[in-house]
Amino acid sequence: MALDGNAVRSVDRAAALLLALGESQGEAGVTELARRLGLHKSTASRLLATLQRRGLVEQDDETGKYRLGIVVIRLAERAERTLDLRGIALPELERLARLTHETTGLGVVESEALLTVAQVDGPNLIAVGDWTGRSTPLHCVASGKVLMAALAEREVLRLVRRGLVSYTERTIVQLEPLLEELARVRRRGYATAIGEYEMGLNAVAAPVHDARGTVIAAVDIWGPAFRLTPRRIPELAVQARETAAAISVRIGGAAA
Amino acid sequence: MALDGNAVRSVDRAAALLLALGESQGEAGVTELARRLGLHKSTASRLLATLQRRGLVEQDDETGKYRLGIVVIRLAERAERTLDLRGIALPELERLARLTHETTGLGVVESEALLTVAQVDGPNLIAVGDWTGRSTPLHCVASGKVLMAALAEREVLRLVRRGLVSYTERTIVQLEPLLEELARVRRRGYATAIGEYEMGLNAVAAPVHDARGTVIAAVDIWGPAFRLTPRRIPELAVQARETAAAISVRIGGAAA
DNA sequence: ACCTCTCGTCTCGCGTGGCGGAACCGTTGT
DNA sequence: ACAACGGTTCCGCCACGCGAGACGAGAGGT
Repeated sequence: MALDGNAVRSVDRAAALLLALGESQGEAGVTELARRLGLHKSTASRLLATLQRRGLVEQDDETGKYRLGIVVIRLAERAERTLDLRGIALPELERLARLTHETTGLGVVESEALLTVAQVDGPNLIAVGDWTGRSTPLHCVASGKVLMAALAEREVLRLVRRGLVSYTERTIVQLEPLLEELARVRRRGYATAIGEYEMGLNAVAAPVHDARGTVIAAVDIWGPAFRLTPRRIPELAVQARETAAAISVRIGGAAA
Repeated sequence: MALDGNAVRSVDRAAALLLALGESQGEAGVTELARRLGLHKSTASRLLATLQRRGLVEQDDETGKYRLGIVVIRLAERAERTLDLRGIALPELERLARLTHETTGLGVVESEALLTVAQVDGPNLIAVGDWTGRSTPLHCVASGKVLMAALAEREVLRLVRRGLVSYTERTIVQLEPLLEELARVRRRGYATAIGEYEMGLNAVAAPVHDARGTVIAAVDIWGPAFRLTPRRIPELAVQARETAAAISVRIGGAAA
């Protein structure tokens, strides 16, 4: 076998066809694909027909050429939830924690709340507890506001209508101030939270983008107010954005 | 062979594994997948290893279970551009044109402008010309505003800073009014344009969503002001939204 | 309208590559 | 320590996929 030991040849070829179809934008013909991969055109035709049966590729009725199928898109949607975001993000979060000496984390939206999927504690031994796997409301934490700022406005309205719990006197619970805050987050590219969930607890967060520019997660830095002072926030915001961008790149996304 | 005549067995099985991995959210084990598809576990293992080689699936280092890989996501991004949006949308646009007796169209964002990818003229023979393949600025047409409303705010700021051309006295060229208009579009789920590009030309538009809820295109209805009167707009907006939702469903998206 | 060039699919016999039984590890749980 | 379980690897047999070539359908040139 041309490739390493234990690959199934036909499957490997089929996968190569799939990838080649992805690279050639638009459609591609059997003959062209076969030539590009060094296959016999009858082989390519047979493999493509098999993929088509499962909807991974589709064929243009008029030209007979092939293109990627809809189910690829549906698969990708599943893949994103499944993807090992945690494993990819951890090294970057560790770097960020070392750099800032604070606790860093990564969160995603899960059933209308912020789910922390990874956390790295800073060297300062102020116990903060492990939030991995736990959920908090979106409106009162920095990462939550980053993710909320990427939702459709209709979603935000729905959440507000359902009621926002007030945790401290600084928690934003009214619609108008919240919309203004989210607009500010979008404009600046990062969010802050100054004692909005718990007095004395501050945070900064920045968005992680996928290949299409959609926000899929948020990187945050948080710590006690006496260390994470307002004057440090601009600097921390830059670092959070850099880390978020690095993670974006590693999952195949645009850093934008 | 169990399936129809001319499929490549191993490829078909590999494709089935891929789909099965998509259906089981999160990861899935070799044994479980093999049982679900009626395969021998050694076969499943071999096929999965082959898919992994191409990055279509990845394997968790700790548990040994498999999940969908990153390249699926990258493929899907290509697939969306490749996808036969036009072919899928056309029948729906035709229905809409028959229903409303107006001209209907479908547009996407292409290099920061609105690209019309499909158009169906209504039965009323007021010549409007074929816009297929042509581009217009985003800020002054209904579909453009729908698509703009889905952009990151930073993008909108960049466009405004670059300058918005004023075509009529109704064209929105200032930042603040534009942001308010886009917020209105998001809230209502549709956009209008009343003589903002050309006096006497009105339009309504609604967003088409993909599987992840991201806005990828806009359906519009447009016509001369004397027919497309303000009082007809609510009714047309509903129809535009229904058509957009129908297209969303047909490309595997959520109607939301 | 003709021929010709190209492209995708189908047929078919050959021989190799994939299948599945079973053995082999590494982990987990009791 | 043992058993149970899940993923990988080995190996021999035979079916299954491969590739040469034929076939039919368009497209385009003269």
